[in-house]
Amino acid sequence: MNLKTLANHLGLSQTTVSRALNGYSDVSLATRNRVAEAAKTYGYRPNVNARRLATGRSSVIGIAFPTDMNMFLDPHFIEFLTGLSEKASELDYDIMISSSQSEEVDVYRRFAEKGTVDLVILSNVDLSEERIRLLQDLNMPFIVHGRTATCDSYSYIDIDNYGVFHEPAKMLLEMGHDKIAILNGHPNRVYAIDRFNGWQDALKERGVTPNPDYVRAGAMSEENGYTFAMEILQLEDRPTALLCSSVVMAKGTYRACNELGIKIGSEVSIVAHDDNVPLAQAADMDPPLTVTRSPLRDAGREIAIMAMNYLKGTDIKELQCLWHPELIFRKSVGAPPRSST
Amino acid sequence: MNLKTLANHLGLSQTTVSRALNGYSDVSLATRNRVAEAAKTYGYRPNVNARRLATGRSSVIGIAFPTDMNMFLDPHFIEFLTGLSEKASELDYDIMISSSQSEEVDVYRRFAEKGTVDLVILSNVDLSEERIRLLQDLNMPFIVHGRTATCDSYSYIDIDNYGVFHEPAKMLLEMGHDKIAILNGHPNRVYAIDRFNGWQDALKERGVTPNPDYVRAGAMSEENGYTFAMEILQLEDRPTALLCSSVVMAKGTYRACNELGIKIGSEVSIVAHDDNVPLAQAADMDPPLTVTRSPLRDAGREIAIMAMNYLKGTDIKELQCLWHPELIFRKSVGAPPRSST
DNA sequence: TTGAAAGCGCTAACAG
DNA sequence: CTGTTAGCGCTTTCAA
Repeated sequence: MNLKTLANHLGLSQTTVSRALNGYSDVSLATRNRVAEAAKTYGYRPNVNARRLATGRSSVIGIAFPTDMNMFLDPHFIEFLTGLSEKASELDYDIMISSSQSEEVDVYRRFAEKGTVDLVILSNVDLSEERIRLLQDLNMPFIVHGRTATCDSYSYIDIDNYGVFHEPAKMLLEMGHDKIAILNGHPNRVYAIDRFNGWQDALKERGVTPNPDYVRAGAMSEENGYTFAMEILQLEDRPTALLCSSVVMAKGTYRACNELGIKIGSEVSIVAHDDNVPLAQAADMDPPLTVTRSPLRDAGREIAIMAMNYLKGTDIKELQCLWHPELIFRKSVGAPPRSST
Repeated sequence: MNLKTLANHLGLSQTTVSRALNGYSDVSLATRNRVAEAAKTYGYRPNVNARRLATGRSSVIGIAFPTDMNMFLDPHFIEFLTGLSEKASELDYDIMISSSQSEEVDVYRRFAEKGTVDLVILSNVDLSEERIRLLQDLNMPFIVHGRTATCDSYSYIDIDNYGVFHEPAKMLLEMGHDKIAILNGHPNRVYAIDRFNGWQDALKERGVTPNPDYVRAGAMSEENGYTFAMEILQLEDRPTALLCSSVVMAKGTYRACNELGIKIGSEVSIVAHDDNVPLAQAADMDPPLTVTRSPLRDAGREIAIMAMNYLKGTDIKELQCLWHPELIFRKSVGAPPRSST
């Protein structure tokens, strides 16, 4: 069943039927209903490719599937992708993934040349602006998950990563902690740099000198959480509080604490950023983990909406979101142990 | 630059240029070369949507992105998807992912109705034939990663999962082990059932009665590997050998062994199936892990090729692959400890 | 070996 | 409010 035969059945022109179906205003309510009903009974589905050809739009969002070894296992990326994919379906957009064995920029170049996608999503931004510049040069619409220095010039969604470590650090300092360590994400990622600065500034604001021994960074895996915590908690002068970049990492630190017989919440306080990945539920941990919370899946969903608006012509300035995670206080945080004061 | 203007530049008809570019035989070598060169210098790219409309084919492969909580973190699925995506790019196919918050069958129904994909890939098959029947009813081409009882009727790629546990079990039995436990994958997945049968038969063939206490099944995570191993290795009558469904799981069993002070390779022998996921390298473990090996990424790549052939009209009977993993012997396996004979 | 012409199924000016 | 008329850019008979 195509437009033409549907129109014939109704005794209307293709145009009218098309407009009725696409919700244009200049169609009488009567015919609009008649058309809608007929479309349903005949099970009419517009041919996507014909529409794409006619409009020049594909309603497809592209995303590069990272081939970088460390990324593969990263539940955070998958969580984001899930939200994006869910919401995109609801909005009748499709998601196309692509990976190349070589450079990620090749993927964008291919997207642009082929013209199969209307817009691409950029994830995992680092300090280099290479991919962003390329997309701007190619004139390919894009939205960034994260930010770089030139974020004024494009649409993005990000969380206040500075605050992600600054807020809990401030809180811990006020509680009397002054030996605060951080287990950060990959050091060349912008979010990790922001978090580092948040931590550093919080200390400096209270006149505490940041201790470089208290800084670790790497992929946010359980394993790294464990390894980093084992190192840091066995330092001569061990910290009384730990800031983790993810709950997955925090699970590793819990394991380290248990192995070392260090009581969480009294002997050491732990705070993590919570992306709300399903298999790492902060509230179910023992003791329940204090977090700054901002679900990655929500970010994925939001970016799908932003993509739609971008393609509808909304101004870039209106498509720059900065979310502020909420601080959720739980039992993994307590006053610093006496011995350390 | 489109076909028309390119043809004008060359002083040829669109038809000839199109045929030259698509490698039809009835074009003189001279013009063929001339066209190829012009296309390159002008940077001509055929419009995908126009082609799709004209041919009725999209060259897009669809795959349902699992929303099931346990799947999210599963590095095995991602590894497979990576191979698929890589090879698809090379073959000039695109990969579309879709997820629904409700049922996975909805995704397939949407794919079929919309007509955006030529073929879908089915992963993680369980005993139910529901998805398969739906796709057959919808007349939507598909290839299965795995097999079900009715696998004669469709195209698939699978490994000999029966052998994955049967072979190493036989080997261990021949070495004198008779207390062999299995840490299996999710119990309703077909591959897990096949592996279970392989283990069971190997024992029975040697006159050993399978011990139900020696069977554990669940998601193939490090955590489960650890938990299951902790349980099984603290049994009154503990096994002398462990068969794991994945290297990720085996990492958990290694951790359990270390914690319990059990020497791997002498006090307990461990074998796992190796999908070759990047962050779980069996050869780098201590001691190096004995495995049955069959890279998931290769399966993904192969399925992309199969999809192409399917769409080119190759008969289903020619598109049924069964791979036999190789057994790689390493230090994690040794003779059973004396005390147990 | 090449070209003319007719679609593929939809959208969108433009008229009425 | 509805219809007429061109396309969108490619493939593919059919004729020459």
